[in-house]
Amino acid sequence: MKNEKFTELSYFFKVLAESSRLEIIDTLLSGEKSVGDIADMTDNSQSAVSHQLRILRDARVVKTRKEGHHVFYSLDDEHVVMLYKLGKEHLSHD
Amino acid sequence: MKNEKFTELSYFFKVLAESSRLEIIDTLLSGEKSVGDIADMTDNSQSAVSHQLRILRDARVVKTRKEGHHVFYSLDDEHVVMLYKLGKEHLSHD
DNA sequence: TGAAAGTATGAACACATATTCATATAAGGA
DNA sequence: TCCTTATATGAATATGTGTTCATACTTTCA
Repeated sequence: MKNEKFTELSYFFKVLAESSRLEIIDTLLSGEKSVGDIADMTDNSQSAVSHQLRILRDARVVKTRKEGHHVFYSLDDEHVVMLYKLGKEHLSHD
Repeated sequence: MKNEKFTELSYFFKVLAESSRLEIIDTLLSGEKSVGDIADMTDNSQSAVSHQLRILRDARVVKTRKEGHHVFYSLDDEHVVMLYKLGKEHLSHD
C-alpha cells in the first residue's frame, strides 16, 4: 500500500474522530470512571461504551485498573488532553 | 441529537484522520503548492486531491491563493501543525 | 457451588465517506 | 473565438466502522 507512512497516524486521529469517544474522553477529564459510570453519564449502552473503550485502550488513549468486578478507565497521558484542547481551540478561533 | 456538543470537534478530527489528507498536510509543511504539484508529489489523481483539498479547506486546515490558472494551497494556521506533531509524538513515545 | 453484577465480545445491519470516472468550469494564449 | 491547461465537481461504487442484540466471561457474595 502507498500511504503506509501515514496509516498509523491516521488511525490515531480516527480514534479521536468520533463523538461517542470524545464524549468518553471529556468524561474522563475529571478522573477515572467505571464502565457503568461512563455509560450512565453519557447515556449510552454498556455494550457501546465497552466497544469504544476497547478502541481507546488499543490506541493508548485510556488505561485500566481493576478492582473487584469493576474496571476503572482513565486517560493514559497528557498528549491526548493537549490534542483535545488544541482541537477545541482550532474551532473557536474561527 | 445527543452528541451534538462533540459533533463539530469529531468532524474536525475526522478531517485529520485520513492518510491521503495527512500526506497533503505533510507536503504543505514545506510551503505552498499547486493542486497539480500535490497530486504529483503524493502520486494521487488530480481529482482525488482536489476532493480532499476541498475538505481540508472547508475545515480551515488549508487556505488558497489564485495565480493565473493555478491555485496554490498552504496550511492555514499553527494549530494544525501542532496537532500533526503531537499526534506523531503520541505514537513514538513508547 | 449457584446466583448476581459488571464488563467484554462476535455477528449483523446501517450509515458515512474515499476514490474513480466523466465532465464542467475558469483562465491564458494563439 | 477556439484551444489548452489547471482545477472543481457530481454520481456511483467500494470499503470501513459504530451501534445493537445476544451472549460469554469474570468476580464477589451467600
